[in-house]
Amino acid sequence: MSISEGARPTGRITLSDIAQAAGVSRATVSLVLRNSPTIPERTRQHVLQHAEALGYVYNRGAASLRTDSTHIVGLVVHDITNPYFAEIVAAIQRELINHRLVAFLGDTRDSPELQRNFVDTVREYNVDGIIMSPAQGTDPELIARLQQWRLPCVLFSRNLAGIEVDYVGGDNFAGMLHHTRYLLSLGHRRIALVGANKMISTGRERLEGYLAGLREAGITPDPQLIIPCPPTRVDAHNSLIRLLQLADPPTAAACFNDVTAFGAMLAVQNLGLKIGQDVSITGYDDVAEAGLWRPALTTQRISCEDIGREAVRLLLRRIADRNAPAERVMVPLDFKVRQTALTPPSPARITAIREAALAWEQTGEQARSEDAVLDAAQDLRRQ
Amino acid sequence: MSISEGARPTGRITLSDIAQAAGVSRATVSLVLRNSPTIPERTRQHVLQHAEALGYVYNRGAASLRTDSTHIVGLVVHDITNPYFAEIVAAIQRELINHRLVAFLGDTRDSPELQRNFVDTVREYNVDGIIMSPAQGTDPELIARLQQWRLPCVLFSRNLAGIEVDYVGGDNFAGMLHHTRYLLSLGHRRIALVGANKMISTGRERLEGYLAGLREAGITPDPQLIIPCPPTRVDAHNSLIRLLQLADPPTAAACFNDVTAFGAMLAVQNLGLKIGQDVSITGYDDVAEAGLWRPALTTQRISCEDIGREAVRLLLRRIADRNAPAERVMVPLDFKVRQTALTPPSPARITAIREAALAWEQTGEQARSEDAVLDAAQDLRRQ
DNA sequence: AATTGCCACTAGAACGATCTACTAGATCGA
DNA sequence: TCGATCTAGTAGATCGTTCTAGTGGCAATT
Repeated sequence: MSISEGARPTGRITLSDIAQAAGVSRATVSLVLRNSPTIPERTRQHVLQHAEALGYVYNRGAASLRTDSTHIVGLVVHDITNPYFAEIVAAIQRELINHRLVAFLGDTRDSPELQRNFVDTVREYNVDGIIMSPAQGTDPELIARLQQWRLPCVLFSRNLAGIEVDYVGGDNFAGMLHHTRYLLSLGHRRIALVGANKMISTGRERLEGYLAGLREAGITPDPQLIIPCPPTRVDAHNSLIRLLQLADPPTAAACFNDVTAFGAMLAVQNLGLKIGQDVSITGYDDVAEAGLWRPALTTQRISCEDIGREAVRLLLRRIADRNAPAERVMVPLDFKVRQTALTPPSPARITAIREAALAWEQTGEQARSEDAVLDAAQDLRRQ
Repeated sequence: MSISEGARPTGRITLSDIAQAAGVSRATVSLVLRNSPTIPERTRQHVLQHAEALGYVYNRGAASLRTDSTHIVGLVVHDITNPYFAEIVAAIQRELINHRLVAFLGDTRDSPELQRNFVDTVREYNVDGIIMSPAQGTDPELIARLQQWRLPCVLFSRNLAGIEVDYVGGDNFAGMLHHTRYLLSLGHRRIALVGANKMISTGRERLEGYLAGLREAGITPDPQLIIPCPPTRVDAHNSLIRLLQLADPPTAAACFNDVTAFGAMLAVQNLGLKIGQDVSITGYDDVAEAGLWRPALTTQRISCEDIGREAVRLLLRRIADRNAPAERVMVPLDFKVRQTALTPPSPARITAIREAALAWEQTGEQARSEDAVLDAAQDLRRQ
């Protein structure tokens, strides 16, 4: 009997308390709680009863100090306010919980610096692994460091060049190639790409798909039609209007993603034109809004559930075997044909469309609408 | 010198390693790393140098075993795919990081059962506190249990009746009262409430605000105009059409939130009517889309930054003093007057509007549009 | 009767920090 | 010169688990 009998400072019930109450050793209690088959049913029930009665709560922190496995993973996202990525985060978290894992959430707002800080932080918590969509401009060296630390890491959606790493995403090349072919098959010849972004893999791959599509139709890509704007509604809105002002304007715009497509659709609407009839538009991602806008957006769906499931599978595989070769998983695409991509307008109509776009700069309309766009810009600064 | 010299099993660098390298004790290293003022600068630098050279990584798990504070908080959200709540989660996470805290994310999909499981899980990780928007139908007893466990907890956005608990949210009553007064001031007399939901505090409070607004104008609320539909686009869409078919249809719809308002706007558009001129609509939350739809949605903005900042402040306060009285913080609202709420249409026009709504059931339009709505329903099943 | 194997369980050392209670030595005032 | 005070640092217990290397006892086998 020790000196300060019963005067626990923290009040926490521990294995020792259960052991004492049940009249067995601490080790036995530990084995019971971990469902060890070496413990006979009678003892098991007896110990569990006492654990329950005392209101015992398992202390994973203490356990992982010993086992060196925390069952925590860092979930790093470049922008959780992007509806597509919010869906993926939800899917990943669901899948993690199914595997009795829990996630530290880090929204990096596309800042490599915040991302690095977050990674360093979760490392101090000794996470079992990291699942991330890398911030724009991420140095592959960050991943190299993770690998050097032997910290399992899986990328999703956005890939990173120059490094062997587990990855899950859609086939961006094939997806955009498909869109381009579709627009070409409808009769379009002047097809713009809105939201080309060489800073991220999705941007590069979709651009390549677009270029390949044009080339196989014998069309030389026109640099004027390839717009490297940030993937925000406002930028896409303004970019499309500028495109329609060109001497030889596009009749279709393949947009980097749905958000960009929404911006383009708003532009067409703001010019008093008809989406689809006057200007064809395609998106990418098939976020929830896409099917609801009128007209509904023709886009490329990638299942968030698939991404979540595969990301977790890859991580668990990597945790089990750190020396396995890197795996790159392509989840299947699903082309959603809706109403924003139709056959191109007549030459006469194209002239009228261009005039509407040019008028945008001059009419009083401008002030009011720019106001609206600025208002929007404020709302969207962080998208 | 012990028997198995240098053969560390885990490979992890610990305080002992640094101590040995720097020729000081483990305790000194610990004090250095925690910036204790008792350590002179010379020693400090010397120790830090060795820590750096060895590539030391602080082990928070081990530390919190001793200190009983993990710097982890559980962040429980009823639906992270709702853009408004995604924004709030992002804001909370930012604010937590500012305070050197890290968050376990749990998306409960409005299921009290998943919520309970998640809470039980994070408890095993000995989190310092919980920040949550409770799932629909949450038993206040869950919070009572948290309090009994002395686990700090802050609710946001959604309140819980019958329990004293820290809370931060907008003044839902005042906000909806304001909307109702505004619609009344424009001349509306038949105002519907789309998305009344008695299962959540926001639903009840906004309903009360609506009723109060009508009553102070001497109008008896018409139960036919109060639609208790789930806050999804599809449900709101269908509800509004049914409302417009009434013998004495509403001229305005105050919607539970922006998502609901978008559904209502789509309905008006699908009927070939003009949003604002034919049917006035207001939303609630001011999500990013709200300013971008055409016409832009008149709504009530609640700053996500404010909610995030206050939620974290309340939690830290509660951690510091578990016996402090519960605090309820109301963040200020910001009424965004845009273009979806205008003066009511003429009686003749109202008849035409009603006819358009009635025609919805009969025309071939129905098939195509119901198809679209079903498609939407699929997209949105989990919203 | 001795050996073997198995069952049910256990003592005590880890894991990597922190914290309490100390000490050795320098400095200072009387 | 002596005790008091201060500075700089330390030994060792501790947090709540898991894990290694056992133990004692019983039944079956040789």
